[in-house]
Amino acid sequence: MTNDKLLKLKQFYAKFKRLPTYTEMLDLFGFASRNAVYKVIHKWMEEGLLEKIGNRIAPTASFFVIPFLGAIQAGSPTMHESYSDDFVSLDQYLVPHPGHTYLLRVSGDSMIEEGIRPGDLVIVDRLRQPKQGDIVAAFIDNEWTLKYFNQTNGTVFLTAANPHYSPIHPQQSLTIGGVVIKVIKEYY
Amino acid sequence: MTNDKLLKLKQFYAKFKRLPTYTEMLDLFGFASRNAVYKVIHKWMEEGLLEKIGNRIAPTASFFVIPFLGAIQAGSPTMHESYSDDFVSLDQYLVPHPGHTYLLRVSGDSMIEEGIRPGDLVIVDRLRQPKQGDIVAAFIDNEWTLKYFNQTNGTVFLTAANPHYSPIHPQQSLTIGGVVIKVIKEYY
DNA sequence: TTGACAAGTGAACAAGTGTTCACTATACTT
DNA sequence: AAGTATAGTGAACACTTGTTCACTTGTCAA
Repeated sequence: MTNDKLLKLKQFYAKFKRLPTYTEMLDLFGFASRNAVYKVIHKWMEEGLLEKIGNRIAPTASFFVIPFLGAIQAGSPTMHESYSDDFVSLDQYLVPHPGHTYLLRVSGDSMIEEGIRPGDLVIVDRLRQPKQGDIVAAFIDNEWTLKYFNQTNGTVFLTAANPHYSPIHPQQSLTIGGVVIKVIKEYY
Repeated sequence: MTNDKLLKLKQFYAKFKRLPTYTEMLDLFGFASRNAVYKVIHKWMEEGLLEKIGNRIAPTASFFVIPFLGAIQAGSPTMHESYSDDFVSLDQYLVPHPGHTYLLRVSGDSMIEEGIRPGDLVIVDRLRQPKQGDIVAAFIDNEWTLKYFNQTNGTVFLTAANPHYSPIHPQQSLTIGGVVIKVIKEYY
């Protein structure tokens, strides 16, 4: 099965963080001739899973795509790989503005009422203009913290979801890193 | 500066999804001799950023370490420096077992006590063996739902975080799609 | 039974691989 | 001023790389 080989290729990449050489694929796929590998690879290149950059093979975005199961209602999730639109690249999905998006590990409990706990990972978009009610990353007291963005009568102030914290009215300058667009909670 | 070269190496990896060859690093680092590259690479291997698997160089876990904005506490937050390091692949970070991982959009409110709300995105690992207390994706009543996995005296049953739902003791067969390893909450 | 076709074999090729060696230039310590 | 690390050069090495070519299977329809 070809999908069998593709799965092994992905597993190899996950383990060694690179594509295997043709010789390594001999063992991986169970071939005896490197030319058999050549043909498989070039078939995948035609399918858009791999591409040639310079004279070297590189995985494309669709190589990293993972299946999106939300739509499936019946049957068990059989993992046969068909590359349809039901596959998502997390990089592309989660980062709308590459180069203007960054990660922040939540340290305080100021947003615990929003379900954002210490240890969670936050994706912040610098390009997004903060609007009333947005969660923003602000640099306060030499630390990055998450607050609600508020704007009344042209005055900007920040509030926490946790009521134990009082609103922050910036004295002179307010450094806002960006708007929180996604929160990633890790269970492992 | 050495960090300059390391940054370029990481940028190369982010772009091409592999480490460059020594010859490519000549241009990348501005060296004239491949031996200069050899020495830099082996210095990084001693520092634990790279490692040798077989007779090939591979990035280690610390190579992929995410530059969090939270790390820069002292000094003024020069945004430029902080996010210029942001070359992390979320695909790699979030998906430990490519080909055995999938996404699921949360529809019910059975896990709202855990902070998992309808509309959230869940990353499910099929390879992970469910343990007591894990959140699993289970196929119940022709639907995928999230429940806590419980195991007492060899008997498996599922519970919801929301106390309005009663525990589910499977009559005959229990289809578990996998263990929830990450939850993505979307604010935009 | 024949012919076509996809899939794999095995040998050969030039070019590129990581590594080693001996050597040079520069900066820094004492 | 002399000595010593540190960083880079450049040529050579054995081996591996991706690719090409001609050839051999097994499968299946007509």
